[in-house]
Amino acid sequence: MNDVKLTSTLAFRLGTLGAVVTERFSARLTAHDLKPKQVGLLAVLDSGAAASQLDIAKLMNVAPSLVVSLADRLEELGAVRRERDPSDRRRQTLTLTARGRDLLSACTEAAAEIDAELTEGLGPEEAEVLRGAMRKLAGRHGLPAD
Amino acid sequence: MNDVKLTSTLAFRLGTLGAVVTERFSARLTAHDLKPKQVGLLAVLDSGAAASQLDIAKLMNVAPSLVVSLADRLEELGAVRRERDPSDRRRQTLTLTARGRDLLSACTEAAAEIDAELTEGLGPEEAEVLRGAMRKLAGRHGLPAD
DNA sequence: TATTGTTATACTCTATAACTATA
DNA sequence: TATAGTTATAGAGTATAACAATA
Repeated sequence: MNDVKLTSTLAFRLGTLGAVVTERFSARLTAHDLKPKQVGLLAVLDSGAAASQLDIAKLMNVAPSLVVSLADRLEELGAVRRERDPSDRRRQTLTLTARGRDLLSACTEAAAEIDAELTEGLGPEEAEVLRGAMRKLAGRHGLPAD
Repeated sequence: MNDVKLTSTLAFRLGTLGAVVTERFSARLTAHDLKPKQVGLLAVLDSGAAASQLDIAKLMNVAPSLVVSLADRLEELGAVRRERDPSDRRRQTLTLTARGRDLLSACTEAAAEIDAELTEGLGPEEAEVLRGAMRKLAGRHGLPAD
């Protein structure tokens, strides 16, 4: 017999808790007129890991057409600058503006506040092991590891 | 200065890893013609925590109209039985069938396989602490704790 | 009147495919 | 011809609002 419950698997808990956390993050972002994916794009630019829209799409695992609309919105907000690459005029290079860095910083703070809420009921060592394990899992599954 | 990176917050990692895991779970469910929310409903019924559609909607934090369509589909698959409550004929009572229990069991096994993939790179103690912490977090944020 | 479930409708997010411009 | 980006269109998923049946 299999008396393991679905709801006690790591997979179920990661999926459902991830949705709750994203919803909570999203609620805080409304103050800055931002959506999670837009903030994700800011973080990609900040990391310096990609600059052209196509590279960004690959890194974020989203369709290139989605990057267009994310970048449109971020440009409207003054958070990114879009420039044609002079050496290959098909490429659009996105760069963070000062405003973009400020926004990313505010969003990072919002995430840190959620972290505090999440780890409130955990012991300090337990929280530290959790953070370490999540970092490893991220790295092993194609997400930023630092 | 705030040199904490967004991508290293617990909130970001839970959100993104949760999406990856849900996607992976979803891919395995296609073999049974099921979607994650439908399986979630099976798990609710199995737990005995709710039976009427409205109670289920509240428990799952979804709109009552969504429960209608989830239940329609599960009924088509022969996974649940829908009966009017004789004592209050407005209520529809959902119960798991043997087929529903089999499906839930298969989906639980799929989740357990994902768990194995996830914890592969972790030490046994580390994995155990991770499981314990996730259980606590689930319990504190309105998700099943057992 | 209030409540349960249902149906009709609309909204959000995202992908696919067709298109433009550069190479 | 192939590639980067864009636009047009479509699909999945879910919510809101109007409605029907029952209390």
